Amino acid sequence: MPTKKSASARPIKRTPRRSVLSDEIYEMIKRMIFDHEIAPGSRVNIDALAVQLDVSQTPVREALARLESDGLIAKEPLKGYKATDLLSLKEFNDLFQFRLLIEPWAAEQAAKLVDNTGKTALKAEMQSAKTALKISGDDQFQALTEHDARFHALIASISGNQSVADSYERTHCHLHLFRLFMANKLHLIEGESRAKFVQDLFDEYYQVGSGQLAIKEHDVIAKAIIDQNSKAARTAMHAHIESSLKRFAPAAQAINKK
Amino acid sequence: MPTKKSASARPIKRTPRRSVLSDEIYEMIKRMIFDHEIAPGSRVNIDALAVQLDVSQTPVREALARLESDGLIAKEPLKGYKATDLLSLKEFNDLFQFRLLIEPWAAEQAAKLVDNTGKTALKAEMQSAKTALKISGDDQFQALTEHDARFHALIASISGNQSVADSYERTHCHLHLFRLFMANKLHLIEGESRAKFVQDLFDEYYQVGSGQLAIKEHDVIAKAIIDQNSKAARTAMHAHIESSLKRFAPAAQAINKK
DNA sequence: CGCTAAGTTTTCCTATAGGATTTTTCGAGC
DNA sequence: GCTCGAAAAATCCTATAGGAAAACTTAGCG
Repeated sequence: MPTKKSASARPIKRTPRRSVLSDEIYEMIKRMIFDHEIAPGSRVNIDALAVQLDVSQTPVREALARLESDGLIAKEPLKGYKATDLLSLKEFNDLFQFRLLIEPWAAEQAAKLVDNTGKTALKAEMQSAKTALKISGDDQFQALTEHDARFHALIASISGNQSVADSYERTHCHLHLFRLFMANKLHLIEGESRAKFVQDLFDEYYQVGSGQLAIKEHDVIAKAIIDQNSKAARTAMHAHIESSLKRFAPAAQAINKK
Repeated sequence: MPTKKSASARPIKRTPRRSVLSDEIYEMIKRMIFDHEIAPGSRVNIDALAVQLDVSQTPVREALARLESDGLIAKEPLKGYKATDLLSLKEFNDLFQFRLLIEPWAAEQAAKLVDNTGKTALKAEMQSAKTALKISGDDQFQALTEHDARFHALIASISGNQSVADSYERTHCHLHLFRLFMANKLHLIEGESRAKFVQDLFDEYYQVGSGQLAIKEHDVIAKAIIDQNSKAARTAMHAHIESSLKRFAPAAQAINKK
């Protein structure tokens, strides 16, 4: 029988549940990692999390189990869960090397196999990127990051190879990049210098100021796929990933030397 | 109020728990999928599974959540879990194509980076393969399959790239192959013809009778890595995966046309 | 014969208690 | 003052029962 105490201690939110609760919790916790509400390396208390999210332990445990499979959280038996650390410079290099193995191939295949639906989707995605460039501030940060994630996932999907698409999805590389940026953002102290530093990193990565380099590279890839020029698509994707790694290197070094 | 029924229905085993229960349950359920105790496509009832394994629902739920991340089980919201179907011919081709993208590279890197520890491990693994060839019957089946899995994982690990090693591990390709063989085994009717058919498939794959082809290919790869001949390692791995796909094709077709 | 509606079953989620293990604290001895 | 060991506290892990919501089944009516 439920005690009065617990009922009153919990904020009475009781939402008209949209879908499966454990999935929502999974997304919520992922977002908390994303936003550094759960800091890299910090312990994750199941009880506290359950209370904070206003659910019982069961969905929290399920979510954590999945996040562990994703490599975003590590479980130490009988000690609890903890958020994984930020990727080290080596791990970032490994990750991008991995992407170099599969994404150029995926772009090539996409160019060979793309149909009208795929072409439409690609065009729409590039349109959303151009819209994102018009926004400013944190919203743009968010919008561009999400476009980036969708763009690469879309190409993996058009490639027609489910194994490739899945394995790309599971790298969570955009989550890692985002966490890195957020870390740089949060670990610096208040004031304008902080904001400026992050803005610089962000610009460095997306080159918003100097010609929207990343988006232009996306454009080249998208055009090659739409033209069904598979060789060009492969080359462009390869160049994009290498250029991408080079752009974010300063951010990775900044956090690694901390 | 607890019913007498559930208490008496459960065998009182209460083992002196070795490690974390949910991990054990995860492995157990994986094994049940492996062995077709949970047939491909069939529904998985959490309650029933908990009773059968003599644990409560909590660890079962965690295990299922992880298995879903692994792609071995699918969750249909508000309907329950079900084991995923066997891989179709296309999915197998996709999977092997994916392996072709990463494993030859991994072998090449392994040859470049291997140290004495790695060389020793490789030699030991090849020794275990030779031992396995001397066994006979179902045990050999088991032993060779496990050697195969360990061998490829070992090379991915020696490559030094964690992203690559992880993504290979998550393909669970040996589990898929094993399930395929088991399916062929179980879906045929009783008697000698069944056993013979499976044995043929098995021989076809590992070529035990005609010169242990798969193991010989492993040998070539292992030697190239130990010699630090990266080009040869890459080539040998590529050839091995293609040859592997070709060998198992009859089995995949047998089950797909069923 | 088709459609609506109530009842049944299934599944998800909650709540809480207690056993097991690790960490922390505190005191004794060197 | 420092190290080592035992008791205490915190935390994790497991067990179990039952309530709520959705899906499925079946029966009745048009």
